[in-house]
Amino acid sequence: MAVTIINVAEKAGVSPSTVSRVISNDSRISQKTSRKVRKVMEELGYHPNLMAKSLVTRTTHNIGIVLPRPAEELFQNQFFSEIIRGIVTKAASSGYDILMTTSTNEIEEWKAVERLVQGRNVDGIILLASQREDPNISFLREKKFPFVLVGRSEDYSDITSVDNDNIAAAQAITRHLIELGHRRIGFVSGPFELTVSKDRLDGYSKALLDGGIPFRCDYVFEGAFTPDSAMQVTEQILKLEERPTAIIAIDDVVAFGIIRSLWNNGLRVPEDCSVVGFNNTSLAEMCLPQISSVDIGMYQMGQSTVQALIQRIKGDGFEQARIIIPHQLIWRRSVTSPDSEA
Amino acid sequence: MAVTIINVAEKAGVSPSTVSRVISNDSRISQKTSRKVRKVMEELGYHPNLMAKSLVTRTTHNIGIVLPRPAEELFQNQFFSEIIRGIVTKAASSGYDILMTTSTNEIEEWKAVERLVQGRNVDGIILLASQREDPNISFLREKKFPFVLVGRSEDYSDITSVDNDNIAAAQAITRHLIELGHRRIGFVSGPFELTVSKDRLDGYSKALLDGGIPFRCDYVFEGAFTPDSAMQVTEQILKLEERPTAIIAIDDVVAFGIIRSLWNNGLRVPEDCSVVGFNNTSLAEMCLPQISSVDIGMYQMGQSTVQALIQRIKGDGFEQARIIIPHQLIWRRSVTSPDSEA
DNA sequence: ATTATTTGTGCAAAGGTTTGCATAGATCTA
DNA sequence: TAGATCTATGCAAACCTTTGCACAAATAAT
Repeated sequence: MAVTIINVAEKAGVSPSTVSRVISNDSRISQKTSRKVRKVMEELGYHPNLMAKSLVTRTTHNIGIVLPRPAEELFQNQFFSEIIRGIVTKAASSGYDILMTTSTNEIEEWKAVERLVQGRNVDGIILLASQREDPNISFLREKKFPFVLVGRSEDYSDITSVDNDNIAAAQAITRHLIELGHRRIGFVSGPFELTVSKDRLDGYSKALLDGGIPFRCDYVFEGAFTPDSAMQVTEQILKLEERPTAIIAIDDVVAFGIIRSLWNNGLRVPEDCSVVGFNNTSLAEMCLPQISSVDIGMYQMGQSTVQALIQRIKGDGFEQARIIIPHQLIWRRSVTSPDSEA
Repeated sequence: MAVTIINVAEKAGVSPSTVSRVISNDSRISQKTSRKVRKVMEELGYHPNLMAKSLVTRTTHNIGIVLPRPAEELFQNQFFSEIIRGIVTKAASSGYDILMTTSTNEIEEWKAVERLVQGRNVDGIILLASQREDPNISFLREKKFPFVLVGRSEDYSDITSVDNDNIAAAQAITRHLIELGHRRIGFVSGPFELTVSKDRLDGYSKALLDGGIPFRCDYVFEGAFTPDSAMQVTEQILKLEERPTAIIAIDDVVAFGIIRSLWNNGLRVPEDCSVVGFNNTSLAEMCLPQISSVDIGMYQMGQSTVQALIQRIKGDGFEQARIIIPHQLIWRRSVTSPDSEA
């Protein structure tokens, strides 16, 4: 059988409560007793039973995270890897573990969260981006259970969410292109219903406005997050009477598809058309030409998410509603000033 | 306060044990009682406290997984995403959650495992690939604690490990190239000390042997898993008097770097040199030309790992020592028969 | 020397389940 | 009809900690 706090107590000639207090560094325990108990703990190879501890303290030091079911876009682009890495690392250094689950059956998707919460298996929950209305949000909210949204922002001031500022990033990119002299700037979006599409499109049009450039509907395209889709869209772009001199893509993968298609049609990048991506994945660095992109700090998003969640859990009143991870523009070969205007 | 089994028992007019038995579908409970209790559970919104349950059953339905610290190669190539996706999905459908942690401080790397195990926080452990001698292995072994190795095979028959058959895959690739008519086949490896390098190199040389082609040391190169490294290596290859007509890369990323460098030097792929990668990442599909590669079934590796671990946990005696996930060769544009020989 | 304060420990309850054993009532056997 | 067998349920111990409260001993204050 496993060695318990009682075994330690007996061997050390003290009561279990004393041992418990030694473990938690209770200031009331004398140096002498503490040393004695610690020695016995060492000898016996004692390790506290976390379940028993959790049961009485009503605290698990676990953070729950439920993977959305299809989660296709989530898992590509290193998005997931990086964010999880940030989450796990920060959690570990803060004394928390990550409890990851997913739902087996579509209908009961939100049951997973309920089980974790009601089963008292986690102290808080991280909800990864999901496009649909998420029943988990209202559930957690009503339960007043600590949780943080990541990669998606909600407008409720009582909910903490962590996100990068897609609007500002797109705006900065567009502004820079304008400064380079571009006047005809295209935008290849992902599905319009996604917040990420909306926001980046938003920043794009804001920058146009600031730069005194009229927004042209025929310069905005909807596509999927695949090279194929991007190539199809590019074919459409090439049919335009006035071709853009620069294209902003929702994504590095899309940027990649655009570049490929431009090449296929005999256009050089960036000489004939500049292209910018998003997310700064390894693809952006490996592509030829290397793609200018935006590093949205995914690792840091993970870290900040955990930090914010722990604050919620501890309830020290410092809860921010909306945490924005700063982005960083990475300019590479795929962008230059427009030839035609030069 | 949360509603407990006792509240349910009282309201239903039965004892807590009966409620417990209803929950676990004990056959001895009568239909009538069962229905009555379930109704009350519903009304009260009862959810079992998993901690209390774990405490008494000594079982958590959690599977632990410790992320290696630096884990650079692990996190790229979608390797991690895919394998985790497989793990979490399979675990969830088998009634397990994944408890993920990492060590904060290098020295205490293995303490993380010890904590999970000794703290009775998990029923089993998955150890992800790590190159060094892992103290966790001997610890878990000695403790007779259920665990499974993934992405790395050990030669102990009492340890279950899940891996793809790198030897067979490399062998199959090489054989195919030989069948296409290639006689001068290069191999760009990762660091030689990694098992994955050794195994793939092994398969390569076996196939050469089978094909009656002498193994040439000057056709084997050591590099890192980056495009830059691959490009440097390629420069060396191009200095060879007799250039290979085909090159096998340890990795899609490396294959990508090789292709890039060949292009820079005015060589066409595959006409002047065929190139094959490994892992079948999205890069292989997106690269120009698309890279032939090996799908090593990472998602399935995750699934099989969990399955094997659960068998170990349940101890139903079906433990296999070594589980091999079948690979699949994906032939794409980057390979053709050698021009020079044709 | 007596009382008040501080310091260090122990007692026992609580946290929510599961489960071996006992038992009451129902059904069957002869 | 008495005993045997079965069925459905309850009792109480066990799982391992934490923690409020009480208390004894040591120290300080008067």
